Amino acid sequence: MATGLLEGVIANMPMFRQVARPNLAELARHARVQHVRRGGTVCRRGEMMNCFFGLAYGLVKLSLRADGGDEKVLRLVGPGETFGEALVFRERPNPLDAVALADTMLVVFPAQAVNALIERDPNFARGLLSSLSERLHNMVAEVEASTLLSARQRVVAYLDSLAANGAAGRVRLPATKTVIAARLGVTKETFSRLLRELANQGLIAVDKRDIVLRDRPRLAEIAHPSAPAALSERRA
Amino acid sequence: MATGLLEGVIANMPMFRQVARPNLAELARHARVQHVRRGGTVCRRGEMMNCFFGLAYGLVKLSLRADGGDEKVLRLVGPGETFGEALVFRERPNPLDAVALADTMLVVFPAQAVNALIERDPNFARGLLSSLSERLHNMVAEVEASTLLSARQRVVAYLDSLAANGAAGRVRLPATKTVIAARLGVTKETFSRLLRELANQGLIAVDKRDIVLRDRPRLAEIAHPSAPAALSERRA
DNA sequence: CAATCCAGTTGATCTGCCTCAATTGCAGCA
DNA sequence: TGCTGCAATTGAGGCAGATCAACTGGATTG
Repeated sequence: MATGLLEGVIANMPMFRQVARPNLAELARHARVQHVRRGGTVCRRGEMMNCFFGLAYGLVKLSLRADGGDEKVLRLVGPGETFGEALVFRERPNPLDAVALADTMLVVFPAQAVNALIERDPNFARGLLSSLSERLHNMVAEVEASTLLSARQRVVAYLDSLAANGAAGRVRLPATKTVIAARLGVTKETFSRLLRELANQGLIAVDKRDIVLRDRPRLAEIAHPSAPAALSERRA
Repeated sequence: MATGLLEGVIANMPMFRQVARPNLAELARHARVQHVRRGGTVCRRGEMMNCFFGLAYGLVKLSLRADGGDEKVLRLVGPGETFGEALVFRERPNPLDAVALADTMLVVFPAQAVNALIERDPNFARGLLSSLSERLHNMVAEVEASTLLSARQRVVAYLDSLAANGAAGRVRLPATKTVIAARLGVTKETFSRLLRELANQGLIAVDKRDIVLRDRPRLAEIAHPSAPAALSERRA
């Protein structure tokens, strides 16, 4: 029952939550599995794609590269997440590079099967719409961060967002500091200096990829300087 | 036949191209018209929305604002375009401000009607998916511009993109230079200086909001420095 | 037709972050 | 166990673009 296994993997991806089981089985029949080793390329900028991907396990880096060698990481895709949906609905070349940062198992959904399922199950269409909408929100947040926030604010906001997902104030960077720096739109040197500075101020403690957030309130104040803190002088 | 008029307006919006006429009529029955004067607010960041918008005529600025007063314009929405789709499919507060830069007529599509139509017409769902996908591509391009390109490259690429839409090398800025500067993620001072510099080099000619692109090839070379030009020295 | 306001320009200065360069530490491997 | 290579750190210096400030010109208004 190999098909049943694939169906289970697909059923666990949040974007397919609302899809009726028989339809999932049908989708699974048309889906392919693809394994990519650490360091391997999933797809390259400029290629025409007619499929999108779901991630069973592993880690994939989606990034843009400048000719100068500079790299901007847009997203790190983890298990259960999908990417490349937008390529199915626009006849445009893929705008980003996708590279596996760990041994990875992908599920490949061909455009044809996707379109057929849209025809049959409005909940699948809604799942896609929801997925794309979330992606769009994230990109808006990304633009906001990279144009309106300082490097320090981006670093702190990122650490905070990692903690929100996990337990209390203990986070682990999902990739090397060099990759995270590219994710945050700073050089690795600047990233290193900022982490050190935050550590010196007692706000965080860094041990390789593990970081303890020692003072969430003050960190939040750095990331979102909405109110000028509580205790600064108020008189003229 | 007021309903018929609204239906016609809707039918002219590209995202509804593939929708069957009876379904459009049904959608029109549930849509509202909203007029906003120049300077008026369509919606504010933080509000919960349960609708999206189409633009019959006018101009709407979608922007982010930093507490420091800084503003980043994400998009200028023109006639026939839609915005806010993503808010219908995610229960999240609206991330941006929308302000009319000219007297504007909007068509408001309530979430309920949208969801009903998705149920009935897969082509409508595809129209939405296509629209969101394009938006996502544009945002990727936006991130690329703001993180990987210099201010000069962004300005030139923007002018070039305006020309692509219109005729030859004659473009008109769709808003004040201050707004365009915020669109490009630079201060108005820097924008002014860059335009002057390009003009001094004979690459463009500026007359208020009208700009003539005098040397498209060299401008393209500035925007996309893929090859280091043709004539630079090649010997060591 | 002054008064006001806002868009735009221009100059002088400042600075956050990048660039370049050198060094350390650790992991994989012969 | 030493070699090789990549991740990370740290220092010194430079620059693109922001900031601050002053001024111009056109449009609106009482």
